[in-house]
Amino acid sequence: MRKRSSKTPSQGATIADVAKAAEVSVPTVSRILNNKEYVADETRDRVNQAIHKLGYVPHIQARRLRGGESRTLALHYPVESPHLLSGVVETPYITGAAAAAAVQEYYLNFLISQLTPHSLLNTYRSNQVDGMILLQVSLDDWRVNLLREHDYPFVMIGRCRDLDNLTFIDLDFENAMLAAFDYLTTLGHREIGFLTYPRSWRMAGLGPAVRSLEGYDQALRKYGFRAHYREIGLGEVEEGFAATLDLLDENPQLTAIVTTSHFTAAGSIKALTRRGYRVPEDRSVMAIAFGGIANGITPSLTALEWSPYDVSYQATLMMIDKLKQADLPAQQFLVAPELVIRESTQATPNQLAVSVQ
Amino acid sequence: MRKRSSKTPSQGATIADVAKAAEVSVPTVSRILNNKEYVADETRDRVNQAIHKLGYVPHIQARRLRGGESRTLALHYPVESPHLLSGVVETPYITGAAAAAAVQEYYLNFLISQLTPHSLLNTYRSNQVDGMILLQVSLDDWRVNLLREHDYPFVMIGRCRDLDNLTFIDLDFENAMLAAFDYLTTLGHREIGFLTYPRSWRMAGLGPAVRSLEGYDQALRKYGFRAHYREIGLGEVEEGFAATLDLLDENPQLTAIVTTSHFTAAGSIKALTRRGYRVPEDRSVMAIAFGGIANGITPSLTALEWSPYDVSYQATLMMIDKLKQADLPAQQFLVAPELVIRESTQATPNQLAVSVQ
DNA sequence: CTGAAAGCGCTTACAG
DNA sequence: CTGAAAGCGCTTACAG
Repeated sequence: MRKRSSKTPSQGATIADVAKAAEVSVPTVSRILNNKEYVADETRDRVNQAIHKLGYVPHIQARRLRGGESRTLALHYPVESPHLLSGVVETPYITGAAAAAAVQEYYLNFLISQLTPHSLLNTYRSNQVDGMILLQVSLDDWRVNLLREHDYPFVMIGRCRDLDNLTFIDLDFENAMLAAFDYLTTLGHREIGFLTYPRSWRMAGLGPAVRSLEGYDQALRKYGFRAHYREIGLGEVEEGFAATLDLLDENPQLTAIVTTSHFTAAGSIKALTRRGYRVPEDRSVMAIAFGGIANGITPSLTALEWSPYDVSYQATLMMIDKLKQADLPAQQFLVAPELVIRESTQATPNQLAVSVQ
Repeated sequence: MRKRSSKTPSQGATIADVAKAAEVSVPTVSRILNNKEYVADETRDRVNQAIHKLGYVPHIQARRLRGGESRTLALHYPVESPHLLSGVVETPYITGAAAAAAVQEYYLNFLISQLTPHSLLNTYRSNQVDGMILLQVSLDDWRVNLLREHDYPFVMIGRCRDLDNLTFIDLDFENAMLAAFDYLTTLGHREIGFLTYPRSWRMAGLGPAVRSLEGYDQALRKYGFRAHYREIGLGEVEEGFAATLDLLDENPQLTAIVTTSHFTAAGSIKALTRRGYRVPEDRSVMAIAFGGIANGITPSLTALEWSPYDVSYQATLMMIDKLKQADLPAQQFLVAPELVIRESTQATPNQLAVSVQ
């Protein structure tokens, strides 16, 4: 009998206990556990009975140690303090990745400590994770450079500049900007304001910040419209409010505002209301963002949306595929958003006049 | 030289490699790694140099296997499908727990697979987790009963009926209901409607559903008001909208609506607006809930709020404390909410008249 | 202060 | 078809 601490009385039988009870050797039990070939049916039955009787469950840590893999993935979003993550990472990002990992019998860690190059490498070296899913990737991301150099497995939600042989899934922001303009133009809008990611994000080379503005430029050129935009903080209703007032001062003719966050859009609606406009009768507002509180806003928000759950789920499967098959060629996906028309957009009052011109 | 697969070229030195390089035995390296006593300074230096030179990092799985603990915690919310979690578990719940775990050098798993009694026990038996943090606890929760019976460590965010020797942290809903009434009464409101959790949740014995209604009753009695409430679906703006119209039909005198979710509150605002009332000038709306999209709603929502991040952080520390010290007496905390006054509440227009009566 | 030995629970060749 | 042996990387008594 092995000694058991009284702390965990229900804790359990080992493979050796099962082997003894079934009167076979340990490797035989192991084979049955892992569905290996060449086991006599009679032996299998006996062992299974013993397993059942003892309530035996394989020890995960031991299995992993032997297998040389942690079967653990990490999701990483670079941020100063864990507290800030709440405002910026939506639950579906996490649940999507966790769900995909669970299906493949992997674990998912939400990497929350401040990461240095040293600690990033140690995460792999200590066998804490087999691979990582990187969020908030910048064009020249140190994590990407480091992991690539050391040949540690990772995938990106987002993308950097040099994508050679790198696996990623990213939101197609240029496409989204064009889709927003196509839609608003159809409704008769000609003067369209844009609230986008902070300038600091663009300077840092963060994909959405860079590409949303590029997409805006392309859309303006396609339709021959003038630019009216502000780069502002994310997540803050107040900033959307202030920037919209500012935009309206610059060009009172604006009939539509496009934002890159639901919160900012809520601020735009407030600002327009403050100025005496009704949304959507007088002015339209829409967002390009992950689905979120669109329905919680009054009026509910028309948006070009991506499903963070799906994107994250997909990224996680891509990571696991790569781990299972090291020579898999890089997978690269760009996801188009879906236009969900709710209450905050409407044809301009003077659409007829405009389209007749 | 051990054989290395080319898949992970940077992967690493083991404790044996360090021992050889420093010309000491493996246990000596281990002692230094774990800051054990009795090591010659000269030896320590030599070993540390070797560690540094080889870039050695201890193998986490091996350490855990030896230590007999997984140093992993799980957060569990019972739900049919992982996809549904997104609507119901807010990010700070997860980040709070993950942050607390990280500080204590534990891992946090977000348990996302459908859990049966068998698989719940196996989670412990397989050494996948040392302890669990249970969310959405019902008065007679099978998870609690099972884990208690088998003496596996867990803590609750929420609480069941029999709390003897159980550790939990819970939201003080009764307190919150009274606080809401105290506040609204001060503003002159006398006819207060209430939208609360679904009847099915109450029938299932879920704490907030049961206790919010009890709190409502207490508050009504305290002030001698009449009951006007509906038990409706969570998270759906539409349901809040419909239920509020319904409540207004029942009692057009209602001057305030209290809800248990921001989304429902958004629906209430829509409904009141639809009926021609201005919020907050004519009618007030407030929520009792985790902080969330309060600022995204127009007008921004007055609320009695809890911080899910803090609650989850605290619960996780409580779990780890218990793990580190098995004989620790049960810790039990009830958290009072904070009243955050935003734009959606205001004194009734006829407050003077009413208070003069 | 340091090392040889045993063992955590498992799986993978290797024999038979 | 099955078992004896070795080993994954580490730590903990036990000697010295």
